[in-house]
Amino acid sequence: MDYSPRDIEQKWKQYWEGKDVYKVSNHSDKPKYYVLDMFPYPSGAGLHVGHPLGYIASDIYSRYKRLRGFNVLHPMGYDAFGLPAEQYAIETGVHPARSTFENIARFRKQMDNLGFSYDWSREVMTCDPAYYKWTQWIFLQLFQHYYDKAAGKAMPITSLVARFEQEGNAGVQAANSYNRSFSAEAWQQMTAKEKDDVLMDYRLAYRRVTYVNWCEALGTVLANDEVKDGVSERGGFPVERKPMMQWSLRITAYAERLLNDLQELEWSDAMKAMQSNWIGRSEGAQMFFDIEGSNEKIEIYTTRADTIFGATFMVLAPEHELVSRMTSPEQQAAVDEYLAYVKTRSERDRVSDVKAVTGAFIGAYAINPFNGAKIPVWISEYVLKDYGTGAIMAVPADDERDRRFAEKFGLEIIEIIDKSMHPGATIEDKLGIMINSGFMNGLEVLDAIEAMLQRIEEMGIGKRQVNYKLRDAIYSRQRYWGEPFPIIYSPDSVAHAMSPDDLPLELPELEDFKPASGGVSPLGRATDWVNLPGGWRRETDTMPGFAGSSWYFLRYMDARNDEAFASQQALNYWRDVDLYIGGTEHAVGHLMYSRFWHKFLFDKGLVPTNEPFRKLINQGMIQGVIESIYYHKAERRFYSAELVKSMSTRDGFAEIPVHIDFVSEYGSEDSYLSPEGIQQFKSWRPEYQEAEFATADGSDKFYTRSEVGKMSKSKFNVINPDDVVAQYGADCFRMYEMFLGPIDQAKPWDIKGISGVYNFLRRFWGLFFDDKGSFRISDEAPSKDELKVLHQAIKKVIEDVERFSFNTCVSAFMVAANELKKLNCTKRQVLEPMVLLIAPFAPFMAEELWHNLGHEGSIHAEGHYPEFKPEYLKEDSVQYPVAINGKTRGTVDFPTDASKEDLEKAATELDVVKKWADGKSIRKVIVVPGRMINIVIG
RNA sequence: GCCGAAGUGGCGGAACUGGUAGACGCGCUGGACUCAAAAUCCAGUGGUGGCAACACCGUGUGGGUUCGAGUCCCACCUUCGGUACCA
Repeated sequence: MDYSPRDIEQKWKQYWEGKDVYKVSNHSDKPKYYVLDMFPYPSGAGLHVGHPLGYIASDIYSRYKRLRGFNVLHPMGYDAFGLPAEQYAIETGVHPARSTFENIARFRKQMDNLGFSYDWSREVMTCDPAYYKWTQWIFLQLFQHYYDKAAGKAMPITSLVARFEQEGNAGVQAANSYNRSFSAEAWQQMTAKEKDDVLMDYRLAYRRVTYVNWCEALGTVLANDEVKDGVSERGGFPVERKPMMQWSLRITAYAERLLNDLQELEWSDAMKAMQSNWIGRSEGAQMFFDIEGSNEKIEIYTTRADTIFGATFMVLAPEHELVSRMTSPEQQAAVDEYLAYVKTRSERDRVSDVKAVTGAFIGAYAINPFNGAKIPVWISEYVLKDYGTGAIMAVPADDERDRRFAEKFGLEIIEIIDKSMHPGATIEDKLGIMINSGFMNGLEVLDAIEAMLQRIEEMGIGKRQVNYKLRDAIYSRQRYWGEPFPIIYSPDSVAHAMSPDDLPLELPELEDFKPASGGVSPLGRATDWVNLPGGWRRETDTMPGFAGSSWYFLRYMDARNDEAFASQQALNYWRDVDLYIGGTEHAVGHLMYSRFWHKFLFDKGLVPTNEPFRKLINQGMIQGVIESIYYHKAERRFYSAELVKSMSTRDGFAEIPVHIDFVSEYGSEDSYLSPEGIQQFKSWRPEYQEAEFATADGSDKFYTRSEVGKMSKSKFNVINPDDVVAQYGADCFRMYEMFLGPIDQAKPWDIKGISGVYNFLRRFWGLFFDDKGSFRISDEAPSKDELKVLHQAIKKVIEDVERFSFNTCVSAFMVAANELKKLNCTKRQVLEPMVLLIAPFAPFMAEELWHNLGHEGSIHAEGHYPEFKPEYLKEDSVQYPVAINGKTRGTVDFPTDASKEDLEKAATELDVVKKWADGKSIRKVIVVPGRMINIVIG
């Protein structure tokens, strides 16, 4: 019988579904293992060949663990709220729910094609009210808690109120954004609104003013990547930074724990480094500078208190609240002009553009508390409002950016550290001797920092402080397609939590998804929904994408529970995710938020572990090749790529993307449009019907430009796995994606090599059939050679699966199949273990062969993974490479048990050695038993 | 700019702890089968020189450590991911 994946895969897909082979119970005597894939966003383009890379790896690992006796939870669902569906709705009027469900249906069908072992009875989607009921519920918990630093965990806001009533806020150590102190009496005299304002600054979910990218023309807030060079990517309208009252989550309260607990996780060092740098813990000093002729003080944070004698100016963030109050009348015009400029700059422009130095003097002076010097106060875009205190003391002698600023604006530079003993040292190295620094003169930098910190605290002008780069996460979106906040406002604008019994608060129906006027979310249009009796009204913002994805892994444990986000029984059985596979693009977003939510729930005693993802494996992206052609607008003519290459300028040319289906030799350097390809392009883009196509010497080949990049609908380069599966089968597709290379490495998609994997599968299949195509298997005892091939394969595959090196597993299977073919092996004792060994990789073929071998149930439910027996690999001799001066010159066999001394002696006698040693002396013999021999000659 | 990663034949990649660089596969070349082609099978395949044995060169670039470096250290170049409202 020929290998026919189409028939086999159809048959077993139905069988698995009919028998619930992959359904997992929350009650089992087996050890648990939880394998999680990252939550996909069901985009309109469907699944492309890049998505399944991680899914295939996790599926192989899940099946492997199951065959090794674990109860494996391996679920899948959808991060179904998001911008693209809403944008599509605005453009077409199709309700986001409808397009989302259609996309999900397509994703599901595509995934089913690939033979994944998901327990679909646990499927979740974040836009389902039954799911977001619990997202809202967790949000309310965050709203009703504050972080108590003394207790080291989240506590109910009610206990905070009790303390305020007793003692005011002076003794309360809590993460907060409130900077005044009050007594118990003062608290009691506050109005409800005033009390609420205070509490808001303590809550873990709270409201504050933050800056957003506001596009007046589109009437909406834009994401950073929707903004290019100060204008909206769509339409090219001006975008400005605009302050807006928004919900935030106080993730900074957990900064220390998020940092420290990284240690216990089995994540790559790179991933831990990214998170740790993102949290950005630093130790330094909070200090206050007096302002000349004013009662105001400027609060700064510095890690280099020792450099204060070199502080020759101050820089405030342009948004700093003191700017409007301190600007002198003479400087007002210059400041206003500068503020107008900063408004047009994105945050990323502001910090990454280090070459252009901009700023404005506000006409005020601060006083250096140590030498009484008058130092001018400036504003500049390189100081951010949300980092530190939004103000710095500038030390141009020792900071690159401050120095450039001083040079540009002619400000004083005072050298304060003598680094002559340390050539090449930077400020980061904290090396050198203090000079021009009063009482610190002569001290080493590290000692000076300590001396200064003590002095600051003695003088009462500041204190030691730990600071984090991590910022609180903005949690409001002015969008329709997200979770509504379960918050209602009383007529005096106090935010109240809805009763948990009234959850879920469902999204209202809307016809038009465009934003309402004045930066109000589209929900503002649903007046019946927003306005409540007695002048109360609902929050109209919705939650961001990371809301639903910050806890979904918990829902899978008990996905249909209506009483809780998951039962305690389920949570205590599954505990945490043992293996999480996903891309590094989530390093500081999703993976940080999830850890934060999980820790909060842990504080509440609602989950049994303090970290959600024990082990993390990063998956690289499969990239596409973006094909485009050069169009000269004025000439209305396309130019072949090699013509453009030889031109001195590309001015006047636009790059028009081409659908990859039209391109010949797609992805190669010589990709081109044939005359037919040009015809296809013209009928696809009729606006270019009349355009000419210029090629060199009238050649038939119109060359295109190829560049590696993301696979995306908008680049017309999406490759659909369905087509590949239809041609080669899912088993082949799975093994080919694994065979492409290491799981964590990015690589461009290329179909060329797939025939090699297909041939391998046919060869493997062929081991079980005779010349006439009938199934044949022998119960004879296998030979020593056959057993050796088998156990070499078992050893390699188990070792490599355990270290997530799936590409080398596929090679190992190929090697084994080639060898067994050569040996003409037909023995059950060899081939049956081979079927089990390959079952996680090629589940369909393994199932078919398993049944041919006479078994009744599914191999994936009843099989046991083969065990490696080292005795089959024992060798009598080892082949040693013999190197002369480190270069391999020959090989020689020695008995396995030869001692180091024997080897050293024998080595010098070898012919190769004699040949190379001719006329020279042997200086040294290096022998690593079992490894190699090196002879040093000189 | 900052943080993180990667760079090995014509191509995807292997080499796990510093120990025979190029496993496995694609492609290519030659051969078998065939009237012919496809498919399949066999052999070869890093570069240069040589009939050959063999020699020299070779893991992004430049330096270093070592008996020995793709692997460790320093500097640099290129590409990719993230950079707080894409998910």
